[in-house]
Amino acid sequence: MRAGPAEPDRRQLILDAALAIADERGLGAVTMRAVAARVGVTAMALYPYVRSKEDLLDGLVGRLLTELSLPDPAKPWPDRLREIGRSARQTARRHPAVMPLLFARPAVTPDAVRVVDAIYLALLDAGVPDEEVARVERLVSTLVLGYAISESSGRFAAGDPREQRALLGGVDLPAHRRLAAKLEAAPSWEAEFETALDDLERLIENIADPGRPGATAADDTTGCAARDPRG
Amino acid sequence: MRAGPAEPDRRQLILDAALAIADERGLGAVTMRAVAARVGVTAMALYPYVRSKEDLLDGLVGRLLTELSLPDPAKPWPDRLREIGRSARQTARRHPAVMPLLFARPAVTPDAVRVVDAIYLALLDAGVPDEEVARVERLVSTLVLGYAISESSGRFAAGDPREQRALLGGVDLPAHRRLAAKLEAAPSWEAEFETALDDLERLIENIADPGRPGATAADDTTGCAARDPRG
DNA sequence: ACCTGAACACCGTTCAAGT
DNA sequence: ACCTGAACACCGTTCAAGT
Repeated sequence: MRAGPAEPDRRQLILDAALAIADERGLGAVTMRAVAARVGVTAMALYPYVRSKEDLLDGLVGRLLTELSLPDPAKPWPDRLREIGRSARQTARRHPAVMPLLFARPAVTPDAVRVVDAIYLALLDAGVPDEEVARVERLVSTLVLGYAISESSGRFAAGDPREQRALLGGVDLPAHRRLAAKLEAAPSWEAEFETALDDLERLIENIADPGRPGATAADDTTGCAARDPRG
Repeated sequence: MRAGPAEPDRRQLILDAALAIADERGLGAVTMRAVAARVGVTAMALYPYVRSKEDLLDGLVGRLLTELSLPDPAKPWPDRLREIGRSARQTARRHPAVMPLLFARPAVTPDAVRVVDAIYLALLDAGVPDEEVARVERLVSTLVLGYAISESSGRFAAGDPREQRALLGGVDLPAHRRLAAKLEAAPSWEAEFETALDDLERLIENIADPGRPGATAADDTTGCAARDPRG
């Protein structure tokens, strides 16, 4: 429906090829010529189905979004949010090269708003006030996507210890020094992701039902806001 | 020190030029030839100072990280965290094209660990247990960076309303329907960022001092306990 | 010691031509 | 209606040659 005469399936076929190349050899290898070759055709034969390379990449983002499985709305809201989060993480692990693109384009395509709506629903059921739902959705999706992308594209990766020591020769890092022992342990990203989901859930409960453990500065009637260290 | 004979300043000069081009015309315009032209030299004259284009982009990331101003460690930890967050957001607004690169490379360069250490320090002062500091730092940096990048590279941007309606013709979006009125308002990203920092602060307090359900006003009459490390 | 110019193997995209 | 082949204006990078 997006473009192309005759078969609209042809676009999907092209996107399949592009995704496979991205998974196997990285985003840099996704070339009009390479995709075309994989489909068994010349580069220019793609253009009826794909307006430009940018459009091809947008299509790839769409593919990732449709891969995201949405939870049954009958389930409790915390389960639904966790399912969406886990699904995003798995998608990131399957397609680490493409995932970062999700972070750069407006989340306004049908495939994207479908996910946003599912999160809105969960937040409404959690009791988040109507006027806060949109911002909390941005908080949730930013954290979940950010975590999934960071993990799968290597931001969390530790440097080679030897190289690391050489690199940081003269730098003074008091907290690193103090935490040295703890920083050696290689964490389980899966467990850490689950813990982040726990934190997120608690945060949402707090927004839905404020005036509980630790209130915001905004509704802090005691007048001892955190930023004001009474002398 | 990284490379290049004679003057090491020459590398900085090259990175200045590259950053200026990225700011003015986007990352796609950052070309060895374009950077060289701006420096007043041929493309191949860059190679003694910049191992490859990848190295050039790494250098750009380094520039962004050194632009991040680190807070005075004597200040209260919530202030320090907020300052780092705001500084990251401002950097993102100055250099939206380069910012996404921060999310794709391991945070192990000297420029990066310098920031990580500042966050570690703040978290330690907040009372986060030693074995949790690293994961909470990943939580904080992911959310702050994710927010800054999402805002500045347009992920949060709303679609053109007319086009939007056409695009979403047949899709059923129950939550969007219910929230229609609230979703029209264009939010202030600055205010939303500050609110996210509030949420983050509360989350950290909760991690530092957990297991106190309904203990708000009960055993903490000042409401300030978690925020006051001297307590 | 530093820079240039030509060259190589690529890009995305246009356009006329084929069937 | 769909695809091809040649061509254009670019890329990053290598290498011999200049001064």
